[in-house]
Amino acid sequence: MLFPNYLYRIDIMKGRENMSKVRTRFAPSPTGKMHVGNLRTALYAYLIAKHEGGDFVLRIEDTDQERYVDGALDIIYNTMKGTGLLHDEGPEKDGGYGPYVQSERQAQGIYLEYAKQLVEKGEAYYCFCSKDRLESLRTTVKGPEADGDDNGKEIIKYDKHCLHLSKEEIEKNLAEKVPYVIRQNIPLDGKTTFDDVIFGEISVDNEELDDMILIKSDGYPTYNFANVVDDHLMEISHVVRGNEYLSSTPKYTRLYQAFGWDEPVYVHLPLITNEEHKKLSKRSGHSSFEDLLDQGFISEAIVNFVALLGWSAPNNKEIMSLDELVEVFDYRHVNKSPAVFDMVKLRWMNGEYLKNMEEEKFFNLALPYIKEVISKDLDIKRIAELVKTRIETFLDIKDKIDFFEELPDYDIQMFTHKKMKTNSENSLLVLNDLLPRFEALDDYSEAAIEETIISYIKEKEIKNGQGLWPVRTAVSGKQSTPGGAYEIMSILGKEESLRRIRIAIEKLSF
RNA sequence: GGCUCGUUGGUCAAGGGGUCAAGACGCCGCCCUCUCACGGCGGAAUCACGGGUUCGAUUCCCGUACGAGCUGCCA
Repeated sequence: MLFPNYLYRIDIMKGRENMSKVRTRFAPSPTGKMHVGNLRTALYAYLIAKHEGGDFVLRIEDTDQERYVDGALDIIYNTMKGTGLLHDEGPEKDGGYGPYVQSERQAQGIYLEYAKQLVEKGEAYYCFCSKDRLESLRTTVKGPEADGDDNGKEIIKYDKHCLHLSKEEIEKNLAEKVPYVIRQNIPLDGKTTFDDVIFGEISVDNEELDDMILIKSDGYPTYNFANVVDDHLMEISHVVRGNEYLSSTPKYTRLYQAFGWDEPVYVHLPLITNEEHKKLSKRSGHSSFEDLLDQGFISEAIVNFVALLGWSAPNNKEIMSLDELVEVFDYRHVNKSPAVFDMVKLRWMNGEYLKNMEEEKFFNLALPYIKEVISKDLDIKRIAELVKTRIETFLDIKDKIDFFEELPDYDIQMFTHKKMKTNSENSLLVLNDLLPRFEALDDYSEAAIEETIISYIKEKEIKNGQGLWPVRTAVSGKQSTPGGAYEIMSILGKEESLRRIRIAIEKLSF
């Protein structure tokens, strides 16, 4: 060999990158919710394509009939739409590379045809081994003495038994319709090497590689095989996927070599973990895009946050729209190490989005959450304004505004505040003084209420806090509130404000 | 067990032989202020460990530890 294999391949890839259009794909399985790891994969695939003016393809990998979940397709489409990751080609958007659903491709016999090609080349073979025989191959590997998940792990290493079947035996079995699979034939010696943009060159002894199944006994291809065939047929230039595929990539490489096809550029993304540095699970509560929406996050913030898991912008900017991301994203600077999904920072980021959101939009989004708490006829718009800079997710709204609906049962200790230099006795005086003025007041606008209280404060020569703290506490029954005394009273209106102040006076007078 | 990958503050991260080792979240303090927020200012906190290579390693190499992924007729 004149050149090391990998040098030759890099050459080919460079040529590809320059000469043909960048095409990436997102290839989810319709098995349920949109995991945030998958979302990031989709995002990065989208960004890579769009940054280069290329195409982003959606392909549905439904080759596992048992795991298919009804409605999962809708989740995929809705997520793509909701996040703005719009595909150029997909099941409902033919770009000349269809069909884009693997079960439909399977029905056309595409995978079997290519598998048979490999069989003819001796790169794959029919396997008629029964489940029982496979079971007999199962061995238990010993873990360390200390307890670990590894302890007593069972693995099956296929022994290439069917590779040695004679032509007659194979014909006979096929004729008798003995169930079969088609396996990849991987040599027992040598090494397989591939390049990953992020992880660099990775090399594995062929002996470590299993003769993986290409076509299952139900006639469907396995993910691995369908993936390679489709990526090639759809002219995908950059394969973007999670780190968990890194160790099976050598098998893909062998497949490409067996076919004599050029390999795509591999971009393996680092894992996203939970706070315990473990793979995100359904129990983490933030494992899927849908869960996050349910938790009051908005999709722009989720997308923005997820983009920053494993990558950061050269100018250090953090809050970025999808368009800005497209502009500056560079997959060559993606991190190798796994990233913890930090809910706290997501909350912050979501809060930033809410604070900077246009009033009208915020109002519309917040409305259902406000209505959930407020049934009275209050100025909802004003409440929304007050709450806007004080929440991180929509779910925070409830606790902030529930006092508008109903005065909580509070302790008179609340009237004591040393920084405000006030206590229950002072408060009682203030409220007693102010009550008749509020009773006389008919205009409950914020300005009028302010005028009433401030003129009283000036008159008595007390500090602002000494006059305002008792009022705010009386009308809210809370330590902290969105907005101050004026805003709250104005929203509550005359009748309810007076009622609450009288209750406070009563409490304070025993 | 084997193979592969990873390791910069609590978290996300920049940097990549000579830096006071950016920035952000969170935390703490101060300012603003009728509360809480918002906003402004400041602070504490990091190169996993051990060996090399080098005049000099956070940066390069090798080990160790720890973590993760794979080891399915799942993807």
